[in-house]
Amino acid sequence: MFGLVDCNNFYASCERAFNPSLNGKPVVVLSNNDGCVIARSNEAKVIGIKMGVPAFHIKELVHTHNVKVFSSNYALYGDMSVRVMSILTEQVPEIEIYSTDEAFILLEGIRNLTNVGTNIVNKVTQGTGIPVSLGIAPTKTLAKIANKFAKKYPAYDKVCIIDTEEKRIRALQLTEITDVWGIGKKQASKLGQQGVKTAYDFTQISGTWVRKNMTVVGERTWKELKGISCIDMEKAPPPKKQICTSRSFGKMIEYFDPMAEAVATFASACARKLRQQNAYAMSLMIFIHTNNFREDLPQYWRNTIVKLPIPTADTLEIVHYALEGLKNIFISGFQYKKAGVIITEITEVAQLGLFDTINRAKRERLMQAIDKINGNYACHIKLAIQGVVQEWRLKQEQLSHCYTTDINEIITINCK
DNA sequence: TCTGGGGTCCTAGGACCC
DNA sequence: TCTGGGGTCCTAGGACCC
Repeated sequence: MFGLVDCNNFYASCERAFNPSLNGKPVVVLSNNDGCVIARSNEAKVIGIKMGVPAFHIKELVHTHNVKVFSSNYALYGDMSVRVMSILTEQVPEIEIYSTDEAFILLEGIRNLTNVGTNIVNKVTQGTGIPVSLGIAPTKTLAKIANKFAKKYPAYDKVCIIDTEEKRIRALQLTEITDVWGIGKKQASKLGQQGVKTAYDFTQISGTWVRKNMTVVGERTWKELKGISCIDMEKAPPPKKQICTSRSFGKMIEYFDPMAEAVATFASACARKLRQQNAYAMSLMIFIHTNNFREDLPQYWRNTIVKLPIPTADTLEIVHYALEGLKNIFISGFQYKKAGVIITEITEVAQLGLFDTINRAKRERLMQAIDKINGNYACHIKLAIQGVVQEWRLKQEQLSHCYTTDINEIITINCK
């Protein structure tokens, strides 16, 4: 059996874990640049704040209901995620970390699934302060559905198990097709034309139709819903095939210098991510564009690919080539809103060059030292070109403390 | 005034090869 | 009048996920 552990309202719960005065109050977390809503506590859902709405649309709701609003604090959420996952790892023989706030677990040969499941859920909440729900079923797709039931209905007490045909069919009948893992907007509307409204309806249409109209991907979902497991556990996360760092700016950029700061910063972040998976970049893509929401302003979209002579994970080199690329596409006279760097070709082996002039052993030691000082999130050490003021930086007006990753921001307790 | 970011997988179609 | 067939590789774009 597969289990799916999902943290409830993860980002909002992280904010609460270190700030209990938020309990019982509506809490929302905003995307980068305080743009739109990406997490909501149950109280915030009840008063009608929808996922993904721009922050400025909910101003009134925030005011009338005294909603607590936070900028996203990825250092905090990332670290809390590590804590949740490490507790899970201790509990089960096999775990697949599916996203920051979700993990599949393997539950084989267990007699009392309810007890074991409840125990897992309680351990995580006790150890981290994050409430979680667990869905258990014979396939991953069904486990996802079971998890939704565990969340939605308090009677399940955080653990829902689909272990009989009756329960499977009942669950599918109560699940709208749009709520099925793997069925997005497009497929849902295609299925709607076939009269499919629920997950159960979907399992009743012919396999050949599904294969023909929804490719192997749709067919896999169709089988999984029927109880035939097609998606296995992935023990180790496969190495990334692409690494990307991009941001919208807090303030539009007009000139080359601040754009160079931003691109250097993104390239440097990519290099750090590369080294974390012991890989090397073979080529980079650099892109810049204006704000496409501003129809009143002239628009410009451009990207360029730079091939690297020798595969590298060296920040200095990657930044150098990223800036070369930027020079090729940057034109003044536009208000730029966003830029990014994508490592498009990644290799695990560094093929050295015959005419290489860089002392790579030395540079590797330098990178190791920088990574050690900076850790996973901080930027204590950076290149001068990344800038000091960084006026293009994210807007983060409601940022909470990095309670778990910054010694200056740990929680303090007054004992009077 | 203000609309996120980082990924994966699959398919179709073109280029190219013998 | 007559104009092959089979294969691989790459890329762009679509769809999906959290």
